[in-house]
Amino acid sequence: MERGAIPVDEISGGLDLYTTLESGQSYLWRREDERMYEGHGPSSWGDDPPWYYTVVDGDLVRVRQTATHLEWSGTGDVEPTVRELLRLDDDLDQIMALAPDDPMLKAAYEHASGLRIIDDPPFGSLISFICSAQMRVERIHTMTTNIAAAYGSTIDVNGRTYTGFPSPEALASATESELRDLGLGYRAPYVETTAEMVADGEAHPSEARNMEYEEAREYLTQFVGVGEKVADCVLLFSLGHLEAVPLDTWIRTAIEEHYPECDRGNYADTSAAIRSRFGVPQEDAPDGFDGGEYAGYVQTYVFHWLRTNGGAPDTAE
DNA sequence: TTCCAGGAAATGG
DNA sequence: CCATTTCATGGA
Repeated sequence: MERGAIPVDEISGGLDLYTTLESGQSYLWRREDERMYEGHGPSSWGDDPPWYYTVVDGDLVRVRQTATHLEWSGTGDVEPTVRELLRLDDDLDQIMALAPDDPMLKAAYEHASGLRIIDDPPFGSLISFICSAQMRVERIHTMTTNIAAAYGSTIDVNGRTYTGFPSPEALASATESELRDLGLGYRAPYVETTAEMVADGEAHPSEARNMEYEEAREYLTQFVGVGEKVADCVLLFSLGHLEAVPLDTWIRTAIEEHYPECDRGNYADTSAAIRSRFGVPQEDAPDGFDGGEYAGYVQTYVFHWLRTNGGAPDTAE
């Protein structure tokens, strides 16, 4: 098993691995102490933080964050994979410095410094967010864990067994009844049909990576159980479309309270308005930045701030 | 008990 | 085209 470490101070904008992996954007990583989403964060870890792992293309990828380093280990070409999955090349400070000057956005960013958008494998991300409909993040993680346990493939490394998210073919073998038994509820037939669509080669979410944003969102909605919101989540957290701003219940509340002028009555127009509101102002964009390009990053900080601190008094307002 | 959660599909106008 | 209803499920 390869291993190594990246100094956190060499990562532009820093890293908060715990928040990045336990803020409800990825459901494909697991914590080896099995205490994910139980609220046991870095403050209780001392000098022995838990490892997180995921399986990508049959290779094991493990990471954990100490006081000074991002430690990694696994099989295959691990370090480049870690850099891609955790988007370590995103310059968080530059992205947020270019975001609109807004007290809530500033508070949201400072509340979760080092939170990075994830770059998950497309199929697992697609199924995860189909499961996410009307579910709390803790339960979405339970659902994807159940799916992996029932249909995923395992690999053994150094005497330990690791379970990966199933391939489209493996998941397509599941029946609706079996998926309901995993706690998917009415999402079971959505997952069943979408897995079959991908397994049969009818379409694949990765096709949307290199499409223009609006076309990519439309492409993803052909999958059963995927509307505009779920499509935006997959685009943002898996396909590199950092301009996507998923409109969930939390963000809709924020729009209602802070940006009522962005509520245009329907998803597409409201999404475009808040994307423009959260994005880099066109006239201020230096080379490499293009308008709303990073609006999804701003959205992710706001989502996390509202979900974890929204009820508590804060310096923003 | 009632309400709610990173909504989507089916139905009705 | 837009508005309403239905769909599971566990936790607060």
